[in-house]
Amino acid sequence: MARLPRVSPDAILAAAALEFAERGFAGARVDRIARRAQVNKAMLYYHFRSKQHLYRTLLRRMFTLAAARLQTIAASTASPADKVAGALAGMAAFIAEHAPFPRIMLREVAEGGVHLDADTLKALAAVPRAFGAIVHQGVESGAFRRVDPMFAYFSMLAPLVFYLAGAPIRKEIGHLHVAGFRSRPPAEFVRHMQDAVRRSFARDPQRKRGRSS
Amino acid sequence: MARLPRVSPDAILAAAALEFAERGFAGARVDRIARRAQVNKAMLYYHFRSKQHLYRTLLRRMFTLAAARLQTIAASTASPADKVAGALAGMAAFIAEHAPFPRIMLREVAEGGVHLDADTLKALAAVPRAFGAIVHQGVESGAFRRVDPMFAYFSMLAPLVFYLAGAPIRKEIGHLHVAGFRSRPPAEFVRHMQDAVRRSFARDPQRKRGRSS
DNA sequence: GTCTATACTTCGATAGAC
DNA sequence: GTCTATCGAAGTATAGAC
Repeated sequence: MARLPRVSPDAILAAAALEFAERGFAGARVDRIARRAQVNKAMLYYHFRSKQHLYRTLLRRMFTLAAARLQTIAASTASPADKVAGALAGMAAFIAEHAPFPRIMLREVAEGGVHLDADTLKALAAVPRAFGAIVHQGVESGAFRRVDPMFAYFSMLAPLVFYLAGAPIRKEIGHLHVAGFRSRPPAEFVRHMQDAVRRSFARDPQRKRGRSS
Repeated sequence: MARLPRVSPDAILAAAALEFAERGFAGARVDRIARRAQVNKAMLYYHFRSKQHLYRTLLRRMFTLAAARLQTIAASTASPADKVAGALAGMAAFIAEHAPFPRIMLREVAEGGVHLDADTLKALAAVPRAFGAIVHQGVESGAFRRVDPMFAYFSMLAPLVFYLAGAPIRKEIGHLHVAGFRSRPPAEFVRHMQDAVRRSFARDPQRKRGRSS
């Protein structure tokens, strides 16, 4: 919409997302990002101060977009159960639009956030927070049994991120003819998770004293 | 048990595990591994041919040990439900003994296995396979509803690995005073997962036609 | 804003003495 | 088997012309 569509910065961020997802911060090569974005390397350093600054900018943006998606769902008028199912579908859709996201997320958890500044860490923290809010609503309203929202976050999002980030290595392993490694499509895994979570969050059937074995 | 307890190779592997977990393959420094293991760098290259060879040796060993733990549980005479709970506890115990494991696992999934050879990939594949076998037994025996064993693997192990690997970054975020980021101890999360999985694998209560809404 | 050429640094790996 | 010293390849970043 701007006067001249200065494609450079966005093209650089898109190329950086691919490179950082595939190789990680240390393994990523600035030359390769520049080549992928079809810009000169000096141009990259002109727009972003350093490799680290580029990385932080990219991650802040990604985490903010992902959290926004979840916040929209949290603020909707749907039932808690539908919000939880919607959160899983929403994150799967977000990843379909931003393919490098899950691998970057996995890497950053493993890194322990060492390359991130406070702002970027806060942007990252907004993702589990938005998710936890949805679960918290469901527990407070009595729709779910008492589950810890942060625990629920890990038990729902981790499988999704893991499964979608794991497509390349499953493909590698598949080449070795290892039994049971046909990779089923993401949509089927999302349905599995929706089903699993619905069952796992459901309140216990009411007994006389509400106490099970 | 050997004549002279040549500590070098094992010390190098232990130091490498820490370094690769913290920094990844590309970020790891051979000098740092040697210093951590208190051996000369040339000695490291004498025992292991290269950084890549050291990495593959380490991962092959780790994956093989983890898979063996699961295979033992799979071969036991416990009920499927107990095996599943035991697999979660067993993996948590394995990670307690091998702290670098979850971060390395996360990184390798994100890497897509690019640094691994066929043997190491097969060792990695043995982990989900052993896990899938346990779930498969439960489904076949009628103890569980029909769940895809590989899907079940991702929905159970990913949260555990993610949660345990995520301790450092949660600590970082906690320093920023972000709400809801007190990190609860691993044992509590294991219980949460055991509970969640038990509910999620349970067969539907028998209705007249076995068909729900 | 854009490019070329290059300075400076780090790192994996080895040669060669003991 | 063990160590010191160092080579050569990459890799981040910038200077300076246009």
